[in-house]
Amino acid sequence: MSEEPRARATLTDVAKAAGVSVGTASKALNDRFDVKSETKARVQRAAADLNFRPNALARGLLAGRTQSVGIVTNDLDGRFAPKIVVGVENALGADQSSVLLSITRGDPALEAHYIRGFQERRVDGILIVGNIPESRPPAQDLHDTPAVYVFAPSSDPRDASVIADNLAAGTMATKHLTDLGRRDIFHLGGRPGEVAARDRAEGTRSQLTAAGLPVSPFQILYGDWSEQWGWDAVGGILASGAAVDGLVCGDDTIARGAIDRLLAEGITIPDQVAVVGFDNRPVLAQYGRHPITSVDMELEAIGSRAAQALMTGHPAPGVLAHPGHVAARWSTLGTANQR
Amino acid sequence: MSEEPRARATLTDVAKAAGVSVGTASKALNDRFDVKSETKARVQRAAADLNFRPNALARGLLAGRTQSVGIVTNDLDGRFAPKIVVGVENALGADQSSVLLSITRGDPALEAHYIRGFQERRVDGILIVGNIPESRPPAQDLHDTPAVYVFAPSSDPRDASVIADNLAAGTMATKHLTDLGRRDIFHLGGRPGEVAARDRAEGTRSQLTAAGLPVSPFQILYGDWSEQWGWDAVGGILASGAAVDGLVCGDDTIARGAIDRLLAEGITIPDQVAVVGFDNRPVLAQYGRHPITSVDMELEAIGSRAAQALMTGHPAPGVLAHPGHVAARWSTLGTANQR
DNA sequence: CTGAAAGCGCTAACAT
DNA sequence: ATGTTAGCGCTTTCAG
Repeated sequence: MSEEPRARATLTDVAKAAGVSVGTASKALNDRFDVKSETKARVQRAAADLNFRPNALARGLLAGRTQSVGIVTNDLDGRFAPKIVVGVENALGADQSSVLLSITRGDPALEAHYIRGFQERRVDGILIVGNIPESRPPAQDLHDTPAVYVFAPSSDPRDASVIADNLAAGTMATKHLTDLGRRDIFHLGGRPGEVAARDRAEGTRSQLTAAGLPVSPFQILYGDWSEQWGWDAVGGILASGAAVDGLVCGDDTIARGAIDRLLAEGITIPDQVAVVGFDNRPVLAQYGRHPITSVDMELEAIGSRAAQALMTGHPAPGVLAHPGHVAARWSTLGTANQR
Repeated sequence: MSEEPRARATLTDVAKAAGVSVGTASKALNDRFDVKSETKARVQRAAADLNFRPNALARGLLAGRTQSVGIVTNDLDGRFAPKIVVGVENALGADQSSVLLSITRGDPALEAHYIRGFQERRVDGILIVGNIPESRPPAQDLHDTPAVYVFAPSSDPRDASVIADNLAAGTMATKHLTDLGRRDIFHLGGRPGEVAARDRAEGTRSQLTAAGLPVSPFQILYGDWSEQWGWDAVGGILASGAAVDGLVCGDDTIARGAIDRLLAEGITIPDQVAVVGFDNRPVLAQYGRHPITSVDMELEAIGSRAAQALMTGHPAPGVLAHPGHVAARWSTLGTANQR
């Protein structure tokens, strides 16, 4: 019964329908004070009828800001990046900003390409999210676009980075065990080439020392991030006859392997040996048959803090390390199942 | 030695620097034929010197298209959505389009809010990504914006949806076992209230029938998506004394629990009992101590197909179900470890 | 081959 | 309280 409203309604259309000028329509829709409330209502009615959506391109062109940030990430199907993105989105939602997402698959040329694209779209800033906690060279072609590196810090200290504090995490995990009175603690670390593995192990070392416990090199072991390594390491420790009443495992997969082996050997958890993991992965730590006490690195919080730093427009140089918290469960407490 | 180039260079700046008009500069940078190659080079030089980035807002305002699509998702830290987003990104990258991402946490009001925001930003289309495979009511306020529902189909058949084909997946998983000569097959399903659990189970039932095997109700069991259920179900089957040489488990967690129990009972895998899971989750199926044969739902492909459908501008109504494939591993083959 | 000018949709002066 | 106009940065006719 009406003309087909093919193209999107423009402010001019709304103004025409309401019988006012574009200027007045603009003020009415932006709820400015100098418009009679009656006309304001009339314009709003017309806008609703026409299903009007103000063109953010036109608005952004004029304003010089777009209320948007770009996220450049290596990879989204790892287990870190998605949570970081959620945190970013949370922090930005409060600011009515939206998120542009790109995935570089670790290709620096693709990264540069996406950064250029974001600059063309006039994002207000860029978050560069890594999927492993190793430091990385600064992004090319960033020029004066505000940027914050997340999870994988920039190797240039003048850049702003927000990362997980694996050293503090290692300390917390170990303190959880020493606070429970454990004294014969081993650390089953991940790959020794990776800084996360070394930092977590170093956290254990420093907390053992702080607790007045001796630390022998045989207590800090490295392997890889696998169940098999946790399984084998426990076998080795038991075979050696060494006393053990606590295990700090470099991540939840190692912890799972260690726990399965302990149980297979008839050892009771946590009475005889208490076990802590890292990463607090639901599938392993929370929903397995044997819930694992694990250090949650609070990746969402890391994302949020990075987004907040970016939104200032002038993120402070340097590295901000976020500590996380211990989610205590059966593998150290025997029953409780905290977040 | 030069003025500080505070604000971004504009095309006018470039034209000025190259000593041409904006019109000519525009043509030169867009590599149009009617520009002398010498001036073309001069303009490109100037653009590079000034670190010029064409303003996509201005361009989009003029063109009426923005080369961008919006993704509205419930949740990004589930295990499905991130892979779907990766697939979307892959398909779109080929088209120079970029992705706007939003997370609704399942709140319909927030969903409507984000959809409006995307419309204001003049996205070329919207993908509505669910985190569980249940159908959902159509999004509000979409009007004539092209949209495709992904993973969670729209309940309105006039909408376009791309989903995982759980029925086909159940059939494939079971066929993998019957092809290996297994005849006494049980299905350990997930929550009976969920369509994914029912479809996968129905796939098993239909393949058993197709293979000429009798199907008793006691072979199709439901529980929940947990290791504990897999563990308990195996215990029950063994206690019943029923013959069993194959298990189709509703997901990888159930399969993991089932495998752990079989091994704990001294049963050899796959010789005595072969086990298949679903979802092909790396942490369980690939990197556990006992690699699990699992149906990969190919979520990336689902995302890509949805993006491609969207890019036509007129996605075809109806539901497109994507079948996935079997990733065969130790739990059915004994040794091989395929993707 | 190059320049001038209109206009995409909107907001912010400035008039009235 | 409302209308008019300039202009954000770009592409695209249309002249020259």
